[in-house]
Amino acid sequence: MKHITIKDVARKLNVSVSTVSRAFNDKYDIRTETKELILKTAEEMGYRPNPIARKLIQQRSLNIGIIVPEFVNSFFPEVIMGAQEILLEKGYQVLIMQSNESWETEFNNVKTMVDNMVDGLIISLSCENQNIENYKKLIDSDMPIVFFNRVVEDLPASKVVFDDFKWAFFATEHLLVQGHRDIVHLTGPKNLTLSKNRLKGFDAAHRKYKVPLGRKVACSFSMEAGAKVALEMIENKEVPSAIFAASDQSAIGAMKVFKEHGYEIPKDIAFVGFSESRLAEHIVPALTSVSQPTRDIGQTAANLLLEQIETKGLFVPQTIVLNGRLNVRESSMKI
Amino acid sequence: MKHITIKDVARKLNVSVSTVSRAFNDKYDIRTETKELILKTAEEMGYRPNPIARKLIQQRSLNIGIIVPEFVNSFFPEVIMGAQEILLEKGYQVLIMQSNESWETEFNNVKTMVDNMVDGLIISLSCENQNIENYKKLIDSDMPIVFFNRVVEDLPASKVVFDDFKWAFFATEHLLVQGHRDIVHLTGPKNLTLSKNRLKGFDAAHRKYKVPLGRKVACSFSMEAGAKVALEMIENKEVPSAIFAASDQSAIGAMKVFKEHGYEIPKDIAFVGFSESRLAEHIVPALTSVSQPTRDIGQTAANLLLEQIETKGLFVPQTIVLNGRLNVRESSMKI
DNA sequence: AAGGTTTCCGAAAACGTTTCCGAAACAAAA
DNA sequence: TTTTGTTTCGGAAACGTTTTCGGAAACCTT
Repeated sequence: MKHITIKDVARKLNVSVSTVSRAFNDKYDIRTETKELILKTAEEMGYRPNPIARKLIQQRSLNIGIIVPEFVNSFFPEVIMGAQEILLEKGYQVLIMQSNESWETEFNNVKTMVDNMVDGLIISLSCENQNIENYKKLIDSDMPIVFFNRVVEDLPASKVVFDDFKWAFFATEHLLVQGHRDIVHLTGPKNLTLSKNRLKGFDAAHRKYKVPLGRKVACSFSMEAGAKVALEMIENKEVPSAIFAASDQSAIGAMKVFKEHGYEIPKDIAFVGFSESRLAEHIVPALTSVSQPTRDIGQTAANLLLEQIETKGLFVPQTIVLNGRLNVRESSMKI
Repeated sequence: MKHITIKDVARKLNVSVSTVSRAFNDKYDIRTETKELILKTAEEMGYRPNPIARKLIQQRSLNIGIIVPEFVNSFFPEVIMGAQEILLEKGYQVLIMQSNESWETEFNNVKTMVDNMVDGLIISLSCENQNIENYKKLIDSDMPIVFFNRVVEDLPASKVVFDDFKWAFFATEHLLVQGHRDIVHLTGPKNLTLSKNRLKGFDAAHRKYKVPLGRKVACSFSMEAGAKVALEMIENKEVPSAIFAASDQSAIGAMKVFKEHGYEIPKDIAFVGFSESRLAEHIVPALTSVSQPTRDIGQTAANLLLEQIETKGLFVPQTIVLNGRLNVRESSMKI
């Protein structure tokens, strides 16, 4: 079965190709009757303009690409949905790719997107410091990009981020106020800015309350990592009075191990997570966590991108910092 | 900044456009030295073939589209990752879209994908009976498609599904064996085949054990729906001895309400869910659930699709049924 | 009736490739 | 030497659009 092209329509109606094109593009220089006639018979024939050809000549696609490092956790999907909401509204289609936390596939993803001539990109980096040269080139070549969540400072692009410092501060403060003086921080991947900021917030809270800085333990964003760290603590008999984890996943993994070893939460050890996962309010005890405005992140990223696309060129990158909330639950409540 | 085209490369080397093209396409009729020379200087100039133009002429893209109804739950993301694994391997890029459970956006997604000339589609339907005419047309026009998870019978395409009947049967049987005689089934959306099959399995187990068929309550795949149903049961004083839910979400939502009303699980009421969510093993009590081989689903779907693409035309649609597992946990344990 | 505008449309170039066809150039065979 | 074959390459058409340019017709204006 062959595709029906603009030529078929033109031939059928004995008009020129350009006239048909005009009908489909709302050009001013066409009589309304002929336009309607063309539209009608085109519809009947089942003709739809081929966007590939259109892209080739127009150099735009009405497609937006979103690249995320993973999406088995609900965080990124929720962000994507937020972005999609407003992009669909504006007539854009949203293409999603996931990099599996590998900067190499991330790079390939970007290539595919660019090759497909997306009009803009929304990206959350998988790792830092790997692709930034490529991104710099891309930005130089005027590709509209906005980064979110996982960003790197020295990239001249719009960013929408979360105030990790502030909320890590609040989360730690919450534990300090409850009387905890021996808090361990499970950090995130070292190379992520967001990890650094959460760590800084953790320290800052200690300083404010004139408490000696708490210990930090390296730990990635997974339950397994949290569990492993917890086990080590128990074996080394270095169990703190509270744990502030840089992610809900690691917090939950650790909680599980402590529970299995007979520790009572929050009596024996208190927990605070970060970046509210779906699990947080359903596990027992419910996990105190900092929740990020996922949907909002997606929406502002999308709006920023659209703005940039429309003003093309004369656009100065903005960084938008969004606010969160500390959901206090049982896992950190004083008894 | 303008794109570097094949012409630029050709001009620079004083060769023709076709020669450059040949160099990039491993054609036989080109001398190896010139080929290497071209490849080298093209690399230096930063030239990469424009896939849009290539698609236009070749009518293929090396892109595969995957469309899912949602991805805030881990199920679909995991399937996608399975598919992506094997597709990337074969040199395909994977474009993902999500329909938000709306058949209309699903339809638009399909259009976008087709317009972008994907070489094949992997789809999980959002609702049945809405788009099937469109899909029939698409299949007629030789677009390779494989459906998974949410499928509709009378579509002549490959499918990879889960044996919902069998595992609903086992899940119910598990409850019956534990002595429960008053089991309520929270069904999924009525129009989905998988809901129907799970319901049939539920009934079949009853019949095998010569127990009067249990009650069914309509309930969609969300925690809220489960909670609402649970509340009604409590208010109407129609609390059964066990609940078999068609999804973990509804099970968990219901569990929460029952716990809040002082019911002890599994003593007062037992629970079994379906389609193992990440929550299942982390809530308290841990939820017994049927787990699906998500990664495997994605992989077989991808393989089926590739096979279909390669054998083009002379391909007979297959339906592959995958196996699962019943993870028995506290929520359904006899005391 | 002449001139000037406006409205509508067709021809053709362009976007960046691939591919078909044929032509050099050269070697091998007669 | 001529013929045949092989290798390597260039020219040009094609993919399906959009867009520029120009021209014909129709409509006004004096």
